[in-house]
Formats: sequence, structure tokens, C-alpha cells
Amino acid sequence: MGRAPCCDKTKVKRGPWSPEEDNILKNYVQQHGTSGSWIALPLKAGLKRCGKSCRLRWLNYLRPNIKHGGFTEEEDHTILALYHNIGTRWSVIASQLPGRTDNDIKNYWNTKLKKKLSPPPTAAATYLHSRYDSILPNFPVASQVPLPRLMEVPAENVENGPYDPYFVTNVSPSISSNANGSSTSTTTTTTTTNNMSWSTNGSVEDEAFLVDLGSELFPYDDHLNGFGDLYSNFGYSSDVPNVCNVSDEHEQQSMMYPSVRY
DNA sequence: AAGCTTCACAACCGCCTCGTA
DNA sequence: TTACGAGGCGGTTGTGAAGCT
Repeated sequence: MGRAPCCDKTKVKRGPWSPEEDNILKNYVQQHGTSGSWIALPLKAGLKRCGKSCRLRWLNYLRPNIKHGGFTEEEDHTILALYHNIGTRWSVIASQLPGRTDNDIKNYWNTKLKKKLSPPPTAAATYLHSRYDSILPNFPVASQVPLPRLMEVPAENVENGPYDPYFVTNVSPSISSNANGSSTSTTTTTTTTNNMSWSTNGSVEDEAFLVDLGSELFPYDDHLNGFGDLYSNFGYSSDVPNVCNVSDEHEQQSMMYPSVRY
């Protein structure tokens, strides 16, 4: 048996609020406050609405000093920074942006910022895509399957894990694949974390791994989903691996698409 | 001009947390 | 200590507007 609903859905109005309803709610809250109970408010105010709906309407639209749309560059940066640090805790993010509501920020994120954040495919991703196409040349959608965002990091950093990709600030991989399928590469990586920084110059084979930034720690979840589907299409677990050793050609081929290394 | 698709955002749903009796 | 109910929250859906073919 599920939880009892907060109100009788058959007796309350749903859908968009009319200007009249907005006025009633606004006037009532301004005169009486919520009287400590949103559930009881619609009856007292004379609204045929669910208490939760009234609360949402007030918080997201009617209360004073609400700002809608027109997010500034500065607000974008704040949202992005907070998203990286705390994830989808929209109410916490909203608390740092005066006049903004969690719903507004959530919508803005889902429709604009998420796309803005997605970088072009990395050289590593391009390389893996080409490898995949070469293994299954006739697979019709191979080149259209979303790739995870891959980034190279030194083995020591991965193996000392858990690896936190949030703090990778600049990676410049250069990978090429030759005719026989082997890869050569040179990588310059500069990473900054809260309290340390390091850089490497060397071959991927020696000291770099690819890290799938579509892991649950990173916000490119739509790429992760695409990756998971790709795996399941070929009978692999939907548990998406997040680390791949670039140098292990044999293992890569046996898995068709990047191998699992933990 | 009409039909279709995409986008933006308001609103809803249902789970979780927290206060209180 | 426990059970219950209201509020809070994030994910998802619905809908109208705008853009495209």
C-alpha cells in the first residue's frame, strides 16, 4: 500500500494557474502568511488547489524578488562551479543566487547549461571511435553512438584512486592510430587538485589511462547512458567501466570497445 | 500555409527528511 | 522510540511558443 495522497486529486484543479488564482494566493499569503500549513491554506484562501501546488506556485513564481530568465555570465559560472562540487542539489545552488529558484536553475541547467558544458570530442575519444569503427566496420550506427568523455590521466593517479575528475583542468592528448591498429601518442597533462598539482610528458603506453568522465562522478550522464547501451547491445554488463588502459591493444580487441581496467 | 519538431519552462509526482506527539 | 504528517526536493512530464521544412 502506497502513501496516502496529500489531497483528493479529483477535487482540486490542476494545470496552469490563472491570474485570478495567482491574485488570491498572493493576497492571502501576504496578509496571513502560510499559517504554518500549506495543506490547509487552499481551503482557507478559497482555492481549489492542492496545498503542495500552492506552495510551489508561491515559491517559484509569486513571492517577491523573484527573477526569471536572463541568467548572467556570472550566474552561469556560479551554477557550473556549484554543480561540479555538489551535483544536482538545486536548492543549495539556488540559495547562492539571490532571486533564483531551484526550479528555475534546474530548468536552465537542463535546457541550456548542460549543452554548453559538453566539450567537443577529445582526441582520445576520436581515437577510440575510429578503433571501434575499424573493428565493426559494418555496424551502421557505430559512428553515431555517443562516446563517453575520455580523458587521459597518469596511472599513478588512477591507481591511487578514487580518481576525482572534477579537478582536471587541462589535458592535451595527442593520439594517432596507424594501419595495423597500434597506437602512438604523446601526452602533456596538467592537473590541478585542491592541494596538489602535477604534470607529465610521455607516452600513453607508459603512464596514462583513459578515464571515462561519464562516470557517476561526472555530469555527462547522457554520454554515460549512450555508452551503457552500447555495451548492452553486445551482451556486456550495463555497469560501465570507467578506466581503460590505452596500451592494451589485445584486451581492447577482445572487448571490441575499450577494455576494463580497475 | 500547414504540419512537424524543438525548445523553454511551469507544474506535477513521489520519495525523503524532519519535527512532533 | 516510533509513527505520522507536512514540507522539501529532484526528476519527470505537459504544454505552448518558436523555428523549420
